[in-house]
Amino acid sequence: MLDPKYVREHEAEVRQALENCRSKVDLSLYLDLERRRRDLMVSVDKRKARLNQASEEMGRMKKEGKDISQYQSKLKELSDEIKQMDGEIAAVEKDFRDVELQVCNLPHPSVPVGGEEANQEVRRVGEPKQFDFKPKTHDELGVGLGILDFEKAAKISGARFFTLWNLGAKLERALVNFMLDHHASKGYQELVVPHLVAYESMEMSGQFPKFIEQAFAVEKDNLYLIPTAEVSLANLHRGETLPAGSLPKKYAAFSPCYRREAGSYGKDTKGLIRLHQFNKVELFQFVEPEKSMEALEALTADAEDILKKLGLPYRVVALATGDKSFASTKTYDLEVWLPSQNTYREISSCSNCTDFQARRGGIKFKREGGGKPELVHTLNGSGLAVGRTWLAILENYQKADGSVEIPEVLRPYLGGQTVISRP
RNA sequence: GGAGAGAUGGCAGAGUGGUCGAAUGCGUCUGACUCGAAAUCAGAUUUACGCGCAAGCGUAACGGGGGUUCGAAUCCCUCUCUCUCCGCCA
Repeated sequence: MLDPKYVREHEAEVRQALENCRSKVDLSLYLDLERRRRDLMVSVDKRKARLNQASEEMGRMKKEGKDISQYQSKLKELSDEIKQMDGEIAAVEKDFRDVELQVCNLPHPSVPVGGEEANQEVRRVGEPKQFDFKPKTHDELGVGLGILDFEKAAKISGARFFTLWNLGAKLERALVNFMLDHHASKGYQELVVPHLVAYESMEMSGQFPKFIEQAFAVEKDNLYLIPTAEVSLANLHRGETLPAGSLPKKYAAFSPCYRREAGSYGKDTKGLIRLHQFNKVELFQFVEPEKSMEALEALTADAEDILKKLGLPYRVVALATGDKSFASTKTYDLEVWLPSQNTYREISSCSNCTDFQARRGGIKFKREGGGKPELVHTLNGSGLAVGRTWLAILENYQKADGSVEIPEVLRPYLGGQTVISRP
């Protein structure tokens, strides 16, 4: 959500920004509704002031034992008029909010303008390994090693689910522990958070109403499955004013993520790339506004550390205005090298959401020297998507015989195991 | 799932229809006293929105929503959450 006052006063700039973001929102409608809301408020407030004054007067008269019945019908009229106008305001406010919730965050000036094709590679780290054999895909490897099975999952749940077995399952668990331990060392507090959340939580983080079709819903209980732990972490301080000195707050949480992937039926049908349920370690920060851009660099670096330590080649991409996420002012994607696809694939997305989520959720903080509470800035990033890390390890560490070497940093988490091979 | 109790400002805690945005205490801030501090005294101390160049003014908010009334923190309905007891349960 944007500051309506800012939008009103910077119409041209906002219009351009929304166009750059491929937003279909009708800004004129937004401004018109905002104007009408204020006009109505001014006139109803005047009437309320009159009514309040009169009611006070009535109280005084009654105390003095005077008869007030003659005024009551007159005031009843005024009161009814106010009620009717309040109804109108509520209707306009609802319309305004419906539009307002469709407006994405404005992109930072440093964000390249354009669609996906305008995404900018910022840096590459690590050299893709040259194989002297044709590298297999991770599902060939995983299924071959007996540590990955989709057929069982299909029987249990349907398409886009998976099962991991033995060292495959242990590798997943090792990755989660390794990631969380690393982030703890960087000052993140570790949390376990709800996976089923209320509508308001999804709305606050920016998922709803725009992406409601992408969420699994437990309709009977009015709950939604989180598509990322970002949702729960973002809502941790909803409606709070954080005391001076409490920022930055850095949180890390492991959770499964549930996504309907509606409309992606043809895409990534094989393997672990695109699933209805996958595991992820999520990073989240609440920071002071002037520090959020710098925090985005730091948070991205924290996620990159995992890839570096695992020895996985990757690149960092600054997403263009039309490709960045809805709530974000700037997003870096981390893309890991996949030999079987001979390309880089997204494994993490790190965003600065500025005050966009904070405004929706009413999350403020106080500064040391006093002063009015201000909205915080929020950031989130995957650190990392565990399933995609799992598959990247299989592909990048595979050997000609179909076995997979275990990256050094993970061995302590796997009882010293150095390789996954056919039993 | 059943029975009951409760939700008020940063915290504690009054307030059951009429100058209540809300007593009092604590906390916090400012000033006085002091070499300084403590203690004491005086004052201040919510937020959002709107109008205004500004000083300021207006409106709203006592868990959320709705209702009764000229007027609601106070009465009625409803939802949510918290607590206690019973049942069930990993």
